[in-house]
Amino acid sequence: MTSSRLGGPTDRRIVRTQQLVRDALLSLATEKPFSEILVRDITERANVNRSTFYAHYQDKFELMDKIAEEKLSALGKLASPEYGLSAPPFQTDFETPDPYFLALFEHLAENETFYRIILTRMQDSSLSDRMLESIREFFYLRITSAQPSQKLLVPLDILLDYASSSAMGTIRRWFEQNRIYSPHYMALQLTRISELGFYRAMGYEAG
Amino acid sequence: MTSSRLGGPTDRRIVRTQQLVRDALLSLATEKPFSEILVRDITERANVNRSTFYAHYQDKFELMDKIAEEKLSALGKLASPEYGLSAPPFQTDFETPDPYFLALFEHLAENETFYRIILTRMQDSSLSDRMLESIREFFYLRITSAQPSQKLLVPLDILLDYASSSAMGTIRRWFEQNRIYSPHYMALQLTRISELGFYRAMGYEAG
DNA sequence: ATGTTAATCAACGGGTAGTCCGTTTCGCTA
DNA sequence: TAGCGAAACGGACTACCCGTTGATTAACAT
Repeated sequence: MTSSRLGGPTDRRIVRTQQLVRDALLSLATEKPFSEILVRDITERANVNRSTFYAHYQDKFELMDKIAEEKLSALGKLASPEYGLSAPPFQTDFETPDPYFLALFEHLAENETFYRIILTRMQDSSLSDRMLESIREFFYLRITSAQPSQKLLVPLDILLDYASSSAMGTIRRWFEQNRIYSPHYMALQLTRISELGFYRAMGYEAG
Repeated sequence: MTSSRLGGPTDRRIVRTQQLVRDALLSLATEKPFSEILVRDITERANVNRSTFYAHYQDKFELMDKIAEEKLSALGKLASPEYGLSAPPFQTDFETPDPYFLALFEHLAENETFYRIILTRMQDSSLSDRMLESIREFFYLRITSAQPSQKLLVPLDILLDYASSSAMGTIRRWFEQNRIYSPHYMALQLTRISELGFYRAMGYEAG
């Protein structure tokens, strides 16, 4: 028996190797683009033999996938009903952020290293696509769980693409600019634009 | 003398080779991800010797860059003053698309092959980043050329990130879904969300 | 203590990227 | 149209990285 009943390996050598390799990849990915990282680099930094790496993972992509699972599943949980984030706030004081945006940015800040890597270091978009899909899924749940009387003024798919990609884009920039704004501030700004619309937010008065 | 005064090569062999190689890359890129395309593939499809390729381009990335220059420069010109696209429409009938959005989607439709490649086939994001930057630049010009009385209700950088990334995201999806909507329709929907804000567009009445 | 399994070490084949150079073909121009 | 120069060809070569294998050593679990 080399693994406990709940999935995780129990042999200390395995735990040690996987941890070393994971840390090595994250460490390297903060220094240079993911595409330039060689399996050789990973194993050298981890002080692990290259063939040992291949005994655990097919390639660096599978390794990154494994690392990502944990984080992205936590991200998906932000959309769960028990979080009570389903409805936007609509406070007229313009100082109360949408609770989902707030929870989202706080989660991102708490896992900055990981998200910075997948958003700014990986040219392969599969992981950021999963992140986008998770955010899109949240808005889908919010819309479909709203009162049926509410009528969409724009097709659902376009609305979801718009909401999820605007969030992703501002998030990516937020990391690229080294998070000069706090999670609360970012959530508030996204809330304001969502309430006002882009034109009004930029100062135009709608006719 | 191997090139005319205005940059373009004049020797028919050069013109022929570059055209063959460009066409081959675009053709291959519609069939499989850019990362899987080998220089060997390109030269074989172009019926050109591999060493000839290296006489013209450093690698497939430089070749793609050269192809992109022409298209992306046309995209950037949509933001030029002479287009008169600077102000959003604000028709209350909700049937008049923002002229920039309309010009944008029409340009994309006219160059579908190219944009489909850089948005859905290339994992390297450098070209889509340039596209994003071009759209972002337009909104920057629109905002800064507006009346100074107009006061931003959200920081400029966040506003620009929001506007440009929401446009990019919906565009990418538009291609992924094989353009089931017309350019005019897409432009109109983006205009509506920009006027109403995301919350109202999804049916909520702002408090 | 012992059997089992992981990790190590060294080496190999396969494939692609670039480069190089001698030869051939082609196009411009006089 | 003849000939010069540039471009394209063909083939080979190095370098690098990948993924795998087999024999050996070390560490773990019981």
